[in-house]
Amino acid sequence: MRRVTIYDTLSRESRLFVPRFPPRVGMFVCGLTPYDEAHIGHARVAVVFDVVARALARWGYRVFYVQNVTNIDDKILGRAGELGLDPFALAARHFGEWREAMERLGVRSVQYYPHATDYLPEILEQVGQLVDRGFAYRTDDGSVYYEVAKFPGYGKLSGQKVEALRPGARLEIDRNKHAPEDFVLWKAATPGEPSWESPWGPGRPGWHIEDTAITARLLGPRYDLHGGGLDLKFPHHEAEIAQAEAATGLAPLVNFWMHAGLVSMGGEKMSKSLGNVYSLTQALDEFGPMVLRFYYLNAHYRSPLEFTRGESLEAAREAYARLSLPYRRLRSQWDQEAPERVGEELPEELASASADLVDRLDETLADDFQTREVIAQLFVWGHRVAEWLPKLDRLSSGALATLAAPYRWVEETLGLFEEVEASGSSDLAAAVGVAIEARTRARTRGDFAEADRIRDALRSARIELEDDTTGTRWERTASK
RNA sequence: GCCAAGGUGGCAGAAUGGUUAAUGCGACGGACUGCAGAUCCGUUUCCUGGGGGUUCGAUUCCCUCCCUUGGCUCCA
Repeated sequence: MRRVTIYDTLSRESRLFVPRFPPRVGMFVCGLTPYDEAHIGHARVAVVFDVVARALARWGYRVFYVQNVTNIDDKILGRAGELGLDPFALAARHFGEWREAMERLGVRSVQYYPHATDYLPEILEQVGQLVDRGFAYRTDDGSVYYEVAKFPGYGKLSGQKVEALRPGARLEIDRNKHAPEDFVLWKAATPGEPSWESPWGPGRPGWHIEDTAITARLLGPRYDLHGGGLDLKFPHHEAEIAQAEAATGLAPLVNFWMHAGLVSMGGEKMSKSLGNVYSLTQALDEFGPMVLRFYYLNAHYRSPLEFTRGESLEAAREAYARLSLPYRRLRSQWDQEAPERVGEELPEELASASADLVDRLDETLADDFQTREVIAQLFVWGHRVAEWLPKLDRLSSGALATLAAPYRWVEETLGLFEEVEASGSSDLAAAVGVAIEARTRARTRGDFAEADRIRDALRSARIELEDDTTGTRWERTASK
């Protein structure tokens, strides 16, 4: 297992990552509340932690990665009410869209998506523990609140002091609560809304409780890694610590807290309530999943990312196209050929440079997941590969593998290049080959009108031609 | 007001107590081309918010101020 350092938001320092029970790693990331379409801010978190999980797995850790789905809460109920839909059907629909988007983006490291409503027994058990241990109280209306004053560590994650919260603008005024900062664990049922039976009366879970009930069940009372968007740090993650540590008496709940930077648009956080959103589906349709993935990983995960319509993803598309080009060429070579191929070998120096680079990529990523730096190093490698591109067809399969090694590393670990497919020897390749020959003959006899007609026809079939000194190549245009 | 994260070239965005402060986008020039595009090569030596301090040396460490963003019980 590789030595990995991770910046922990609780201690505010980078620390050596040591799981409680190596090589196993328990990892939890706050998922979404599927009441509406996801936007590109949500997907950033998903991609970032997908890379974390992929990398840890690559380095020999056995990661159990869980991401919850809040399928019951105020927003879902509110939206379902507006639309006249069943709240669970609404949640299921948007979660289905999310899974589809994740599949397109190559986010496949999440092993389990627990739904809040499947964990009612665990939720009730934890609320009960908190009541029994004196950290929570029932109010007359049948709700149960967490009494923040009873938990001295409250505020340690976000640096907030409880007294400082009191003048806060949005503390809800509720006579039932002992103190304004107390938060709801179990919310008494409202007529006409879904509810579950409990020792305190019918109701539904509060916002924070599902996460700790789920992790207590799946990952144990203490676990290794908890991630989420920066906007969840307070109050949500603070509440998770208070709930779990008070319920079990064991601390710390989590060894490493990771928070991903937010995506902003027009200088403000992208958020549905502000209306400055760019939908995930739209981004995927317009630019393709790999461009979006590249866009996210081209920044450090903790940095804020300012999204500019008409610029950000266009720039990412250009950069990604250039980054992936040498790999596309390499792939087109070895898939057309038999597994082993005799040919020219690379200079010793280049072969060892390839191996060194792969080592360096691991090292770079293991230092708090510096994906941007990994990409920068791959761009530099691309310049070295470039001089070999015109003579790829003369290289041995071993030489090709050497040139491709850093790309394969990035493909496996960052999940880029997934759309890169070999041209292959399919019927399509044969048909395109015939067309290219016809065009070449037309060009040779100076019939450029005919040559351009063929090029345009192929283009409309999403086949792009490129002429260079060695002849004409073709590629399928990225599917949308 | 309190808490947190930031401020680096035209833009995006890294890194580091020490030779020319990555990389990419864009721009410009060149090669290649029937043309276009793509690609390749080169240039874009005058970019680290202001002011103090520590140091032989600060963009990096410390103090302070300014500004931006996020949070202050809906949020990824």
